[in-house]
Amino acid sequence: MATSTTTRSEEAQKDLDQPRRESRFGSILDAAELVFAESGYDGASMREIASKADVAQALIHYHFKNKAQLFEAMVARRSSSINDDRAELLDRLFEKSSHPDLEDIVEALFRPTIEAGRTSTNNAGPYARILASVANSAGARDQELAKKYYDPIALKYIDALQRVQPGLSRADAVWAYMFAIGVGMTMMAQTGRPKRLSDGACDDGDAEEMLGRIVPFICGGIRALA
Amino acid sequence: MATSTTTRSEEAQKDLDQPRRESRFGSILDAAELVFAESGYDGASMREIASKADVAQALIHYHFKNKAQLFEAMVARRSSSINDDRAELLDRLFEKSSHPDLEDIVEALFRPTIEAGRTSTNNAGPYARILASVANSAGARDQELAKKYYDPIALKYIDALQRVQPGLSRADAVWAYMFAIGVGMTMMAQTGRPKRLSDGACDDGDAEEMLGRIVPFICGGIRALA
DNA sequence: GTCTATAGTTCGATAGAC
DNA sequence: GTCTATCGAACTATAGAC
Repeated sequence: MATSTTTRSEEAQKDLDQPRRESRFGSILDAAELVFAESGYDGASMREIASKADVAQALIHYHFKNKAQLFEAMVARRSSSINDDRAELLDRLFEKSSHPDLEDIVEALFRPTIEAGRTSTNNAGPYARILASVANSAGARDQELAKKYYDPIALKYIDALQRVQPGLSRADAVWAYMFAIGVGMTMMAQTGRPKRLSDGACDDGDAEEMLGRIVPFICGGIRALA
Repeated sequence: MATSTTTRSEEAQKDLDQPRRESRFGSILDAAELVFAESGYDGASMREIASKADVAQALIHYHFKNKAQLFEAMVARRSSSINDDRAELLDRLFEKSSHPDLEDIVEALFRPTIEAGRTSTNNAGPYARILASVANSAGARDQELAKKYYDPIALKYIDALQRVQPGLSRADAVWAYMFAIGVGMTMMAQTGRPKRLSDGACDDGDAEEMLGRIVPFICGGIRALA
């Protein structure tokens, strides 16, 4: 059987290739994520990304045109998956109760991000580092990305904060959200500083340990504003 | 008078020059601060710094050897002044009372930074932006600077937190400090995002407005940990 | 201490074959 | 879709005159 045309044989073969590689598109995004996380946007080079993805540099330009659009594509891939999860978590909390716990809302704010793109261990993945850098930058490119990919979900969370904490004015709900994100970025950045300052007792590589301390801190802070 | 030697005349002239410029050392640091704040370490170029300082590029290398040491010199200048002020504020609080208000300690944490190197208005200066970037970066250079110039004063604040909030374990005091800094970096970064998310109601360019909301938030968070 | 001029490297991006 | 080869620009840093 299957002695007909090579064309048909090639089509059948397609679906049998193990790593389902129709192109190197995804591998380039993976490599970009690693290199941008390590060196930042300006510190990263297309050469290093190409090398880590094991492709020619020209292939990156073929798929993504230039460095800026590669960076945006990498942010878009992760953020759309993460923010879908965040929105769904939020909706479920309000389906189960008309007045969910503040603690659950704050945890829903961070958990999808620390679980995105991580391999096996308990720490946040490389994308979390990129996010921390983008969030704390006033540069035009970073703030345009924040606006495009994160402002819509931010407004949903601000609404949620006001609903479970009716004493919050709109302005204070925005401040509360910004401060919560600020605390969260301390976790995403994974600088190792807590370990240094505590002689090893505090590990910001352990996302679960951090969540256990961040959530009560933020909730206490928000309740102090209301 | 003063018809003797040119040498003597030149010496007398020195002290009369209005802007007291013995060298362009300080102007280079000022320009570096502006450019690094705008573009980050890797995004900044020695050419642009030289241009903004109105000196030849080679002069920067003469005074600071290379880009990394210029960056460190800029951090060293501001941080030493800021952290002297912070330590003194902290000491005064404990001189006036054996049990100062947590609110005063948290305010002392940030006020010297937002007042450093600013020109006239109510916002934090360019150095605050650089600090936000360094604090949230896991890169080796940034963490070495954090360790060298900021870890010692951080330990003093962690001690202070434990003294005024005796329920805090050492580990939780370290977490509390890290989270407080995380919230503070939201203010230092001056991204403009609060304005975007609030239709103009929240302005992170107004440092006094932010301090008024940040201090109660952080204090509420710390009290929730103890 | 400050300059001009430039060496030497690295980078983003493109041309063109397969 | 992927490659090799390379162009042209930008960068850090240095040499050497003043």
